[in-house]
Amino acid sequence: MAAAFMLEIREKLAEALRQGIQRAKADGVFPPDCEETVKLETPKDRTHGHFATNAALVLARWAKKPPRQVAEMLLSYLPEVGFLGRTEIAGPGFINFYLDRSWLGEAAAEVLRLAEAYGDNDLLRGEKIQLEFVSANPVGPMNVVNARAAAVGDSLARIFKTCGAQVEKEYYINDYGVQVWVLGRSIEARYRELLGEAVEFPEEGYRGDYITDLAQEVLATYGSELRAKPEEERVELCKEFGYKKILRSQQEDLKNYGIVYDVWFSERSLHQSGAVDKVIKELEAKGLLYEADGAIWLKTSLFGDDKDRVIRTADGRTTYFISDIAYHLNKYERNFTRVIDIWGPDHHGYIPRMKAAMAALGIDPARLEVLIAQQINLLKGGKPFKMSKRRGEFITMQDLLNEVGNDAARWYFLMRSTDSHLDFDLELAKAQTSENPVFYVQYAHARIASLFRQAAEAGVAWQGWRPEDAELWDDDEAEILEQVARFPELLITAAEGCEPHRVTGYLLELATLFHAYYNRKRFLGEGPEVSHARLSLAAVVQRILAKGLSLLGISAPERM
RNA sequence: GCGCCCGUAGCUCAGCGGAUAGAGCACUGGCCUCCGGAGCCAGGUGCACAGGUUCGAUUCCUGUCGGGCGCACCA
Repeated sequence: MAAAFMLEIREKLAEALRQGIQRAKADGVFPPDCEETVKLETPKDRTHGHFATNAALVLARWAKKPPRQVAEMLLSYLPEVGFLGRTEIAGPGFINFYLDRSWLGEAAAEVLRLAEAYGDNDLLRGEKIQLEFVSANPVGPMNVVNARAAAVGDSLARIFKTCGAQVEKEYYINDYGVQVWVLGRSIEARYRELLGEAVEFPEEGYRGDYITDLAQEVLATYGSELRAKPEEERVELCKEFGYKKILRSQQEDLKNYGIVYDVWFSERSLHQSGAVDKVIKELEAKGLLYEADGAIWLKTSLFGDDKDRVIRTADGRTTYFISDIAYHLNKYERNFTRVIDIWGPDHHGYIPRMKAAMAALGIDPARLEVLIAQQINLLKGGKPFKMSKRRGEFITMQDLLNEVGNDAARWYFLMRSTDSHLDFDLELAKAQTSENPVFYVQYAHARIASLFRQAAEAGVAWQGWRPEDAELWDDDEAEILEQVARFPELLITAAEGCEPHRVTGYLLELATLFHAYYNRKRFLGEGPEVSHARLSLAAVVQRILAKGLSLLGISAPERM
């Protein structure tokens, strides 16, 4: 695994800093017991160096001297570090470190050598992470929040993998319980309507047109003879037929969206395998169950939940909650080192309950990580896009994807932090102009591809990296390379915080830098050497754009 | 009432305890004999309020106010 060049330098510098402090301590500059956290960071502002440390600020109180004076002393104890050029003391006492020019060529060469592997790292090496997301009930079309969760889950999986983790994406199929039963009843009612009966539609039933479509299919498949069977049997058949059909359509939609799951896990299988009974017995044995009002309750309130929760209803049905407990227990039995669930906003109140259940089973609740994919406001041209109030009709995931396309949808879902509400403007997402960030970034990639086509036609074909390319670079190139070299660190930050939106923000910045550069410097017409040097830079940027976009599940087009 | 999320520029949002708080959109004015103008450049008296921790707080803690969501023997 290639550790990124910039990260290596950073590590060496951090080590030098530690050594410097140790030496200073040995000389009595700082008392031996001082243990402040010294940070080495990448400044936001490039005029603050390639790296900066707050060491002098932190150590000032121990040395009982002004920070800037401490900084000077610290510098005198600092060992030499490769690629490091000048240092400066700035602001209240920051020490800024600047790399000498030779780092540019090294950094560019590394990107071109590693290509798609650039940025890969070992942060999560050895981790086996399960990501469960979307898991929509198979009772109707998926919605826009499902689409958001899908984008986030898929992108996180990609980011985790690039950080060395083993990742499994899983979809939990709620093919058991009341919801699918209601689906069966709804279809059954429509079925009888189709046969000309005056039917009283179930009050809690699903009223979308797709139910009638499914009833049509039931009629076409099983004919009117089904009417003669007992009601229970009819509902059962409609349920099985309906949920399977809907599940298949959900699977198809997700596949078209580019989301590929490793595991489709059936809730029903937990009942069939006895896993649910087993966990009930386990909780019983721990004395955490009791009966009240005819139902069986789990004492989740002992573990931080507001109140106890029912796991078996008075009429003898097990609840979704107990299935979910068995499901999560199963996850931990599969030896994942981390289990991450992405839930919709309507489930956020469910977190304490689930964590309490984990604690009840002796599993550290901190090991259950839950991300909330927050709700979405659909807009059109800046105005609220009202979903149809007509019964059962709403904007589905597929409607949205048909409208704006996969790339734009993913970008918009990933450009904000997952747990913040999102305004999604359908018109803006579709716009093929610079107002639309996803096109702006993709355009940067396509523009570079176009440059190489132009260069080939002009007979100045790029021949891959040449060390002498860097000699023709100045600060314009350096600025871009600084952004490029920050990429590996960015991926680590994104992975640590489960924050794909950092990648979108980064790509937007990189694309902006490149477009500005493109306007300032000409790639062709200033001689073959200059062309080659600038094309090398373009190639570097293109690799990063492609890699970044791939981590978001967005295409990097050669032409647009 | 309890719990979770959120109050940052006109709007939508970034911002890992640090140095002059950023981006996109919108608005105004420039830039095409030129590699894709699907672009670039210039223009900004903004961290809800009050305490606390810290050398340093938009960031962490507490409280107040304001907004969203959730609190089923549904999932």
